[in-house]
Amino acid sequence: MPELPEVETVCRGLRAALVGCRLVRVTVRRPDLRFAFPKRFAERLQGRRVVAIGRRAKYILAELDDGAIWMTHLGMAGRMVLGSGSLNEVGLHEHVTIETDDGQHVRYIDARRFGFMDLFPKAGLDAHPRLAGLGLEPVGADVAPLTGPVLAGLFAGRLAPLKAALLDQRLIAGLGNIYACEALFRARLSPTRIAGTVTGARAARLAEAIRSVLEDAIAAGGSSLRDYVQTSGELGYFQHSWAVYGREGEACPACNCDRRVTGGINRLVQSGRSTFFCVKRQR
DNA sequence: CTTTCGTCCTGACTGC
DNA sequence: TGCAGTCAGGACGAAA
Repeated sequence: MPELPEVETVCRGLRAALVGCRLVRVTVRRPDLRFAFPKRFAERLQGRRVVAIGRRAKYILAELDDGAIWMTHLGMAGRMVLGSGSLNEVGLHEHVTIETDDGQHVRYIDARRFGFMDLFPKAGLDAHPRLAGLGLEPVGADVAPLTGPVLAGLFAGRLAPLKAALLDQRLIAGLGNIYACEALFRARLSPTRIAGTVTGARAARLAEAIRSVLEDAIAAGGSSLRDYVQTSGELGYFQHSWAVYGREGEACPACNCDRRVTGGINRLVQSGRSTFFCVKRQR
C-alpha cells in the first residue's frame, strides 16, 4: 500500500486523533513483524501521552511525553485503522492494538508482516539506523524545495537507470514504484535514461513532476491499492489519476499513441520492479 | 564504491 | 470450481 502520499495521509489521520491522548493499553499479538519489537515495547508505550506526530520518508514518527519516539513503518501492506467504542473482535492480521484515554483505539493490521515498529529516545533520532542514510524529503512545508539544480546534483555521475535512482532512498526519500513511474511520465523522461544525464531543463521538469505528483496524491488521500484505507477507513482515490502505472497496453493519455504506431504504455522490469511508461513521449 | 538480485510473508488475481 | 503459478506498495543484506 504505502508510498509517501499514503503514509502522509495516515499520518494526518493519526495526528488529528491521537495528539494529546494518553495511550492507556497496548497489546502486541505477534512479536515477529519484519523486525522484532524492541524490548518491553508495550510496557514502555503504555501510559505515555502523544505530543506530536510527523513523517520522515515512509516512516511515521510519534513523539511521546517522555521524550521517546514511537516509529512505525507500514511495509507493503500495513494499515493503521482508527476507531472508538468496544474492541470485542480482533481482526485478521491485527498485530497491535492501542487504546487511548478518550476511548479511541488504533489497530495495526499487516497481512504480509513487512512493516515494523520501534521505540527509542528522541535524542537518537538523527542517528537512527533506518533514518540516518535517508536522502532529501521531496515535499513538505518545512523542507527545502526540491529544485532542478538540487536534483541534478544528486544524480551527477550516476550511471544507474533514472527509475532506479528515483527509488534509491539515499537520494530522494519516500518515492516508491508507483509515484516514480508517474513522475517520470509527467517529466517526459525515459525510465532507462542514465540518471547522470538528467540536468538543466530535464532536471527542472523532473523536480517539478516529483513534487506535483506527490502533492496531488496527498490531496486525493493517497492511492488505494487492494485493501489500502486511510485511518478513517475511507479509500484514497488517486489511483484513478494514474497515467501509466498498471496501464500496460493502453494508449498514452497525453499523446494518445498506441500499439498500432508501436507506442502506448509499455511495461518493463528494472531491478525487479515493474516500470510503466509511454515509449514515444518519454525520452 | 555501485548496482543487481534474492528474500521476508500473505493474498489476490490469471489462466488452464 | 479448483488449483498452480505469478505478482504486489518496501527495503535489507549478500554478492558481483
